[in-house]
Amino acid sequence: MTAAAPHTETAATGGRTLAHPARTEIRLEAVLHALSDPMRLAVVREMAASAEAELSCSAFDLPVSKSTTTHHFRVLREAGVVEQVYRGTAKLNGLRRADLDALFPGLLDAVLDAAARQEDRLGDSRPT
Amino acid sequence: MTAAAPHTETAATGGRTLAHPARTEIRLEAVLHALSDPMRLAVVREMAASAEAELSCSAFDLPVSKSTTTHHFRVLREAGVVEQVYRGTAKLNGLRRADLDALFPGLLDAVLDAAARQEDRLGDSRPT
DNA sequence: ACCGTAGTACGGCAGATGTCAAACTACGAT
DNA sequence: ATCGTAGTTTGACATCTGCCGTACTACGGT
Repeated sequence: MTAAAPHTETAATGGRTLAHPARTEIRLEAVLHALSDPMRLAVVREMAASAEAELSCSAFDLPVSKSTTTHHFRVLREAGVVEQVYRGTAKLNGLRRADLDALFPGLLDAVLDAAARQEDRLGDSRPT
Repeated sequence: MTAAAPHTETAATGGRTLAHPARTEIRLEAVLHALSDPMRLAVVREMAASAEAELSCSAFDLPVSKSTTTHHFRVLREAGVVEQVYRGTAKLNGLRRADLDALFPGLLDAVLDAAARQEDRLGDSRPT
């Protein structure tokens, strides 16, 4: 092959493809660790609450720089919590609910519920 | 009083007393973080599985030094996951089930169940 | 009084983590 | 072809984390 093209992907969904752990490779400790960061937990909660199946990274307005955002999304992806696909110039993020529920039934819901209760309890609700 | 005695505690249960977060001070992120370490998760699982309400630190034979063990138990205590009381020369550890269940219903059980499933799935069972 | 056992505190070390800014790549639109 | 938007990469930095060994304290038993 003469200088392989830089984007020989399926291109159906977009262009580049990201590496994700297979369902069987998802580790509980990694998931818990991924969810133990306030920023990432907030992201996951927002994804779970959203009607959309997939949200672009920029749909969340996190109080950190772009590079930090990239970093957090990678942690979530590598832990197997979210799935990411490129779609044009954006990168869409989706919760891997099916995989998580299959591996750890009730865990994600328990965490989401716990987060909601805590926010409620602490009056964490930020204005507007 | 001339030179306050070094052990003016209740002494009913033992002597010294440890600082624990009150139920309302327990933070979900801290709990998840505490549980995201394999060593600590194992400890919590063992406590949950045990018939005893409280186990001494030395009841667990962790593959790490004493200081590291102390460190892990402190993380668990400060996160509000375990309760520790001195009893003579030993320090007894108990899961704060009631507090955790009240704050985050189903969370602890979901994590314990997830851990059991993962162990099962990966054949993590160490011999003897 | 003395010793042994259980655990703590201190200091150190290597590696992970959260954060940023700046430079870069990929894609869509003009 | 050019530009802007979205996200990545790199390198840096401070902090945290897990780990250790050694020295220390607290308690119970002899």
